[in-house]
Amino acid sequence: MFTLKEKTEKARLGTLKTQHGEIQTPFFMPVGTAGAMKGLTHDQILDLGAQILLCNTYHLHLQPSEKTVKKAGGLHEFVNWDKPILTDSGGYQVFSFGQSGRMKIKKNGVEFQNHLNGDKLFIGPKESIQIQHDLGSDIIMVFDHCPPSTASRPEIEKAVETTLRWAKECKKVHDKLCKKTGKSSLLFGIVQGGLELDLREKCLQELVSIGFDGYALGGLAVGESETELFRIVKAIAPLMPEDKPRYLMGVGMPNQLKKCVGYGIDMFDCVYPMRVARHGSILLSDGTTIRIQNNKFKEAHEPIDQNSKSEFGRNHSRSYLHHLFKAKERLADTIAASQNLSVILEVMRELREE
RNA sequence: GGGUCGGUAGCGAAGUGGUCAAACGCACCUGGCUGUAAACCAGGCUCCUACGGAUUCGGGGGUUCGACUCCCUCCCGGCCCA
Repeated sequence: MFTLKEKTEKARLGTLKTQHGEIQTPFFMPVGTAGAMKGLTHDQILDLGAQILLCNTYHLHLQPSEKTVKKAGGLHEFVNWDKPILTDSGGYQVFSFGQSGRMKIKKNGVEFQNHLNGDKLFIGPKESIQIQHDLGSDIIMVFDHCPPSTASRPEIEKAVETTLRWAKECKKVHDKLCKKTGKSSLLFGIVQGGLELDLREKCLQELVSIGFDGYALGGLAVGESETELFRIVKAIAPLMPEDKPRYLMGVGMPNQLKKCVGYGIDMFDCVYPMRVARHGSILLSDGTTIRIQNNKFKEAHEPIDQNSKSEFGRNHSRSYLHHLFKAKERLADTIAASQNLSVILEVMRELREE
């Protein structure tokens, strides 16, 4: 359940109630695809101010499988995280696997060639929702068709059509499972429509008529320019139901978070800060980014980020982190991840305060 | 002293008459990553007046239209025999 506490012209402040507690909005979800944040412990994530973890249906289904997770007592129990968990449906994999032809879209779902051993794997709305229920997710995402930014209008029209058909199926299966288990996990619909505003609007309207606990903007940050991304969010976010959380999927970078909160978005997730951390790009609290492996940091003995909310960022020098990356020491990942996540979460905290 | 194998770009290591400025790996430099097939990927890495040119494969000489590749010689290293 979503409660709106305050809103300015566009930005909103609120709380989102889940089975595992409340979340202050707007917020950012660290991505722990397979049930773990790469390089950070749960405690470290919490210390930095994370309120919820995002996990992935496709990945957990493959490994270790929802069956195992269920036996463990559910995902929260399995990974030992008692805060809320949002599970992505596997719809994004339709996009990422589509880039290399490792998936085929069928009427009732998608046939993937899984990335672990190449076996065929079928996931559709029914399967995805079932898996997410088995995992015990607090916020369940519908299984959508996420096309690339390069898709033509007809392709996007088709993706919207598929997304809507599957959304209905997801809702049906979800309601049935909720009734059966007595659980009250939330189900979010996902708006597709590429860069076509009319398709976006239409998709949103249809989703609203089906009725979801929250609405997400999907199919963005998939290769289009930032200008286009902002254009869509700015136009569509205000049309999304005011009494339901609005989730911009896959975004983003500090400036994007700020801008999109201003457009009325409440929730975000993004692998970018964590991935680039592992690759040596360090986000700083002043909004800039440095490539710590660059030669110029070899003798940079000042702190990584003096104003960091991350202890690692404040207490370790750039030179040391440079060295850890060069020496391929795993501590490098932890320090970098902590620093980058702290920057993102601090941006969100400041936005809530404002 | 005799024999033998070898000396290739920062290092390791291919190439053994032309398609070689020279494979590949490492190191090094730079860039990219946005609901994670990503602790990954891409480009660069002799010099220059740079979509072209110059000089390279231990040194020198030779054979050849043409050599990193064949011959001679010198230098250096490994191993073996005295």
